[in-house]
Amino acid sequence: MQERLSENRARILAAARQLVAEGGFRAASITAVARVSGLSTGAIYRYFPSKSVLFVEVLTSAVAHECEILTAIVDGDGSARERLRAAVASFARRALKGPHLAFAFIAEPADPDVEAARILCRRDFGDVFKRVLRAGMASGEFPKQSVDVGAACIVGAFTEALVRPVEHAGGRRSDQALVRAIVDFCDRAVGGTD
Amino acid sequence: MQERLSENRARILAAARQLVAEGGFRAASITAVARVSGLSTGAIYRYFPSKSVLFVEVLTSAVAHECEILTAIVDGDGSARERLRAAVASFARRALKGPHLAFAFIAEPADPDVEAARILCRRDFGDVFKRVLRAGMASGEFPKQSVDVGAACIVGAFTEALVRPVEHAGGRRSDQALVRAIVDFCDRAVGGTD
DNA sequence: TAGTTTTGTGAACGCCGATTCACTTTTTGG
DNA sequence: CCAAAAAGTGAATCGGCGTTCACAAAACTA
Repeated sequence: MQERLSENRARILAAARQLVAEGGFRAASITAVARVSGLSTGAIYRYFPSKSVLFVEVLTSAVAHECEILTAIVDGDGSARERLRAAVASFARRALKGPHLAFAFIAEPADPDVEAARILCRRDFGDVFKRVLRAGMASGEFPKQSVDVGAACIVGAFTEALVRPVEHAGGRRSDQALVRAIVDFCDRAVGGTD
Repeated sequence: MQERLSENRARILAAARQLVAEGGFRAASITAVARVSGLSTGAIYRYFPSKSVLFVEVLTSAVAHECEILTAIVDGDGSARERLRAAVASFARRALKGPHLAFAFIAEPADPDVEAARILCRRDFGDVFKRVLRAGMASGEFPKQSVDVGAACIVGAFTEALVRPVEHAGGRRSDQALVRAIVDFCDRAVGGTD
């Protein structure tokens, strides 16, 4: 059945995503993917020619999904400042649900093929934020600034701020307060005024 | 000769640091360290009981050095805002000289022992920035804000902004302009006023 | 239903890198 | 100058992991 095949393919991708989310790329061996997906190692290779290809797809599909969400916010209504705040808040909230995943996708080094794919993904993330920055500068809401550096700094700022709490699992402040603080930081950083 | 021994030990540490700086932890195998340091693999184990221990020392000593430099700036003279700008600029300039090193030390995942050491190192970095933030808030230069999140965001912002240019080696803007843009971003982010 | 093709299995293979160890070279102490 | 100890060597070992393959089960086709 065709249905069974595409279901298996999806199951493999889901297993790989889950493993990355739980323990980063290091924890995502083919053996582990096989175990979690309920297939044998050999079967994985019926669906993906190599580990690299599998994880490039895991990465790009997840990032594409996030980018769609961000794009909808950034291209929506409201002032540039409001849209930026909403985009950062949305990303941060989603990242908090799967922190390792977000980190792995944004920063964790992997084999060169995955690395190459991530460069493209990062650029995509950056482009979304660059768009709001340009809009805000055009409308006079934001002062003149480097959009390249600004976008990179925004991504870096909330990545780091989100990763930190993961590492010392104890003493977690409320997620809501954390998101709020990050949004405020980014908001001030771009120099927004009403 | 005692001198020879400590010289060898230093040579091993230097070789390991150099390899991480050039290609991240992935490129720093014991074999490579042996080759660069001019010793045999076996000799490495006369000085360090395991690879983990070696790289924990590489990490902590380098970070301690950076922290000393930052601390000197942060505890120096001038307004909180000036000190923050100087600290960020100094860190960014130094990181640009060995971008892989900075990235590896701040973000690159490694084995659990190194990972544990890095958590401590990050906290040290954060503490330095927290100190300026508190000073600025106390003097009224900075508005009320979360120092934990602020410090993390600052570290994250310039890390990401510095890492990005490494990845697409072509089209590098001038380092000076990059440092300037990052400093301005962080400056606005903490809401500094004269 | 018999034959063929597709899908699934998991043990085996090959590679790579950390660690060890039998051995050689150098240093130390008398 | 000569044991004994320390330092250094690098090939062999060992474990883990990606990948392959000979074979089994299942699904189509006529």
